[in-house]
Amino acid sequence: MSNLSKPKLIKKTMENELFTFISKYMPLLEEEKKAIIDLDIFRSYKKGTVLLKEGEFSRDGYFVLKGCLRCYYIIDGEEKTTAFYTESGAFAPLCIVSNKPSEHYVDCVEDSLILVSNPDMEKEMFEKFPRFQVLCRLLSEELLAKNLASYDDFKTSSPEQRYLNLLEARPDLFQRVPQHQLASYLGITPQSLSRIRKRLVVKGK
Amino acid sequence: MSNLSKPKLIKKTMENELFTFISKYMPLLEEEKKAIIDLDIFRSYKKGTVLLKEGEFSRDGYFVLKGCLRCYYIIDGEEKTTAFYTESGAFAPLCIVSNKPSEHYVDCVEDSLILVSNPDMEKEMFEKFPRFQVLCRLLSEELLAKNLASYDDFKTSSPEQRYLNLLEARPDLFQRVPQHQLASYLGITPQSLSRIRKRLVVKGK
DNA sequence: GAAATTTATTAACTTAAGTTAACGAATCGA
DNA sequence: TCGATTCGTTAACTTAAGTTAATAAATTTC
Repeated sequence: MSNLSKPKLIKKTMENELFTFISKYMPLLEEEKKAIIDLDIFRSYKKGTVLLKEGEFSRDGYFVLKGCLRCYYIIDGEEKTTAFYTESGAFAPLCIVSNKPSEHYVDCVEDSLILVSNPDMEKEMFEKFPRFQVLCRLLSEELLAKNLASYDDFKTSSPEQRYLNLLEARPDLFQRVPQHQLASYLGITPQSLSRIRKRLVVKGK
Repeated sequence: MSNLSKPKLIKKTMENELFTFISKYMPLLEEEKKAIIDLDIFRSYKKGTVLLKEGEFSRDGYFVLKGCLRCYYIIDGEEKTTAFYTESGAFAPLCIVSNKPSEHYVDCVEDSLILVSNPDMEKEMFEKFPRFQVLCRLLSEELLAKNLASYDDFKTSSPEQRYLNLLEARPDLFQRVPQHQLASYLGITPQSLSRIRKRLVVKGK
């Protein structure tokens, strides 16, 4: 019997995972933990589920507890993957801030357990526990800094270097994600990724 | 007599520019404006001034009131430009969050007027005016969303498309920044940028 | 204001990614 | 389980970016 089919046990495990993550930023009071649990924000999705489509308005923010989410665009009929979010990965689609319909899709690469938040419940939590504002600011600043660094890496690297960087930084993705999605994520075609791998084998890497 | 040499007048103008920017997020009380002014955070730098070097620790955050800042790396002796910040552009180097020495440089592309903040004065402001926490969270969330979108654009575009995108999104940069820095920013060599421009003229664009 | 340096362009050549197509393997769906 | 689709790789060819080098123009420096 898979873990995903034991709802109560899973829920406890996921809650603990979330609290462990948050505790890196600030220790939580029992009262605060309870308030989080009461929000009932854990969602379970099957592999392939599309959480957000181009043209839709969404106010949902995502925090991945287990599994893998993917962001992608469809440009000239082609999927262009721009991000993978795995355990402890957090993100909010641009449309929340811009208040425009989404330009990208979000789907599940694997069966996933996701914390889904929205501005209303954030507001509620900020009012009840002002410390949450601090948590969200720190988290958002950290995500921004990391994203800037990752963008810089991408800009200053060749496709081959980007492949090696990714292998180093997120080796798990190569076990979890189809090659053609990884190729797209690296900004190249699947054929190019095949060639790069071959080239590196010849070079003995 | 240039504006930069009339300190008092400039200071007033810059303060107003800052307050206009902030008012898009929340109206400020006079008391709050005064507290900001009292922090004495406006700095003026000459073109070419290097604000941050590789290997240095910095706790400074920047908000550009006038002028242009550039972030760049030196990789194998080559400058790789990854960002330009112009009027109302804000950023904090990764080293604040990571607590590691900076991997990049920051310099002034033009004579610039910059608001320079640091975590200590932020903390002071957060304590005096808790609303500042909200402002910083909103700002940081917006910057994150914009940066994600910009990263997505870069990943899903060819060098030629990126050039056209930049021409559309930030035409002023082409008047303010040397071509070879723009080329680097676009992830290509100056020679390639020259070729792209030529190609587009032939195509009649 | 002359010399030195930096910048932008062009050209010839090299390298690597994109494109199109083919094919076997793996996966999916009924 | 079988047929259809998707996936990953390879190959041949095209396209465009990188590299090296030369040169003229612009800018900086003294």
